[in-house]
Amino acid sequence: MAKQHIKLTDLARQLGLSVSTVSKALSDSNEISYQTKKRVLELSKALNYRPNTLAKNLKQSRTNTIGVIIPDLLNYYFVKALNSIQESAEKQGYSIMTCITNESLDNEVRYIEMLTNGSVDGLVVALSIETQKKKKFDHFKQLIDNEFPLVLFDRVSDEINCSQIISNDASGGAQAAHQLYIAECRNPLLVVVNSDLEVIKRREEGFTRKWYQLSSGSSVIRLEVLDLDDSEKEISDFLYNNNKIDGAFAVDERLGIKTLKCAIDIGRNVPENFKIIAASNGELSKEYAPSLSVIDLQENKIGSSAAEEVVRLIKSNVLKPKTTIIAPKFLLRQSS
Amino acid sequence: MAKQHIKLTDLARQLGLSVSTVSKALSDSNEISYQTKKRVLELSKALNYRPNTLAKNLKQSRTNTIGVIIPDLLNYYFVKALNSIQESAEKQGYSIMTCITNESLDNEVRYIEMLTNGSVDGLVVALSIETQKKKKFDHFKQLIDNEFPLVLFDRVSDEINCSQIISNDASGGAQAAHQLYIAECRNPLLVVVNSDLEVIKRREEGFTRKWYQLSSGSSVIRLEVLDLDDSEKEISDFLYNNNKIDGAFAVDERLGIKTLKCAIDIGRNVPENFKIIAASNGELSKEYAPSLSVIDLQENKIGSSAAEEVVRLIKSNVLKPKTTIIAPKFLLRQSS
DNA sequence: CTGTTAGCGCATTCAC
DNA sequence: GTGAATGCGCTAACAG
Repeated sequence: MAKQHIKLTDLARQLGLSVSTVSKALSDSNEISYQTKKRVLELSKALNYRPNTLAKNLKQSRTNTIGVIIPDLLNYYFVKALNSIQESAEKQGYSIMTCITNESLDNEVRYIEMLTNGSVDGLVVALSIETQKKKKFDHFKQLIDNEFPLVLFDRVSDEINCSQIISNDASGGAQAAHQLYIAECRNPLLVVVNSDLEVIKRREEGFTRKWYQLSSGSSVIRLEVLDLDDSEKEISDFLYNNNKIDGAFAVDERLGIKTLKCAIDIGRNVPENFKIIAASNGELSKEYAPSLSVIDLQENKIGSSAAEEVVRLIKSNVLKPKTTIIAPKFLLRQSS
Repeated sequence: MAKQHIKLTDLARQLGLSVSTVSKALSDSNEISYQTKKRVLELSKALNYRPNTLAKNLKQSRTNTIGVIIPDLLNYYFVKALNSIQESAEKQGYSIMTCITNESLDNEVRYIEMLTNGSVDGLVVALSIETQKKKKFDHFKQLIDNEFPLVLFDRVSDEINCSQIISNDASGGAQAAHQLYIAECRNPLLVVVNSDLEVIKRREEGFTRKWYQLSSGSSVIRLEVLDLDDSEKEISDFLYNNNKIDGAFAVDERLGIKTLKCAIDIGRNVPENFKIIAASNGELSKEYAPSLSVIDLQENKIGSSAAEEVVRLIKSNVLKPKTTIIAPKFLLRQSS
């Protein structure tokens, strides 16, 4: 149990001043004489006075805190985004309060209720898988009705009318197709996981469409994996049985690593006769040998844009939603 | 700018009751008749009343929030710990507020000031590198003087008299030595980075001491790397020039991966004639080919213990510090 | 330049 | 069973 803090009353009493004078002196108001300011400041330092944030926030009805709701902390993508949200928020004078939904809709609803009861000034959210699957967005619509500053990033939905930060996943897919093509891959495999997610759909679509263009109408072989952790046998078998496949685009980094590993396992030479590219850039693809070429989704930019946008909304009177699209960048490494 | 929320006054007015009656009804006080309780509950649901957390907290002088201060979000170790802190906190009815120091003492001081001004009921902290280097702990000592609930984990210090959660790093190092030895490694290399950190020192010491025992007095070759990102050439050269080295213990996961990569690069056969083990278990070591044997530090347990301990402190009147030691576990993979 | 007063939204003690 | 009054710690409008 924490001891009592020094409060304004204490300072006031000891100085023989009123609370409001002390308050003004501490906020360097020009109503107060230099002399008393000095006295107040000295005592407050001596006693290590620190204003109670709760009371201040209640009074000013703002918290200088941004709520961040993300689906999964063990996903490097979200961690990178969270990191830059926190960095950018801090630069703008805001703290963050983080909740993890573990991909559950119920948690998402609960956290949003919790955070929007005065705890935060605005919200940055990436939807859970369950939310995207079930398309239940009432908890967000209510926020919008209340004009609560809300920014979605990455896992977004058209049905929610708010500011959104997304990466141009279709372009990412297209870049992958292009890069495989110019590396002289001719029969690529599209490896997919979590196809419920909008981002995944867009990557697939971008890849498939671009490939169709490049290869004058030939379509793409597709392999969907249900359980990423348990996918290696499936991928190996598939590659083994489809000898003409000479490359792959994986819609997710870990899936890319799995595919790379499997290709090498069954004797393909990477990158000589098998090229591979994955979406999303993390430690794994960088450190792996051979290192994995990726579509870098620029999580840093996504995170900082989200934080900037939510602050913009907080500070503006009319919520004018704005969609920001971040261009992904191809990163050539050894696997392609 | 958010619209006004419904508050107790609004309910009271619409029901023709007093604020206090409504308040009591909502908290299901037995002073209130069933009838009015029912009326109050119905209207509050209809209007979607939700109590203002700030006001509630100010009144009750507690927040049900735990502050978490960690040095680096891009470090998988801390992310895993943070994840389980959040999980365990939630189970106990607490939210978390997260700040990242980026290994800077100044940030650490600043965040601690910020969070302890009424924003959180207790604090879970892992010290920054700079703090451990400079041994500046005044900001913590002050907390302790004020009897503020404080738990340190992983990056701790004896000089701070508070509850601590640490892993038995010496034992981790010793286990690594033991495992290398029984895998018939006889001339291991100890690869080190960030030797300023207490955890690293303890791992080193445990390894060296155990090896001395096992190998009847022969000592260990040590290589310290200054910049992890730029260490591959250094490690490769060293291994190349020291042909009798037939294994390695790396005090950090990424360093372990680098060492593994380098060993393979210069033609060692892993694990046939070169065994390698690293401290700390993450995605990298699991997915790498060959996968890397590690000392799993049980970040989950560390995180949940930290959260449980801080809640214990918050709820108890006398702060009786308690040190919890988590035993690391060796995880056999392909590299040893 | 300083002090008095009111109120942020809520919980709680004490009358009635 | 219900309500009036008080205060959590702070800021700000208004007096003086």
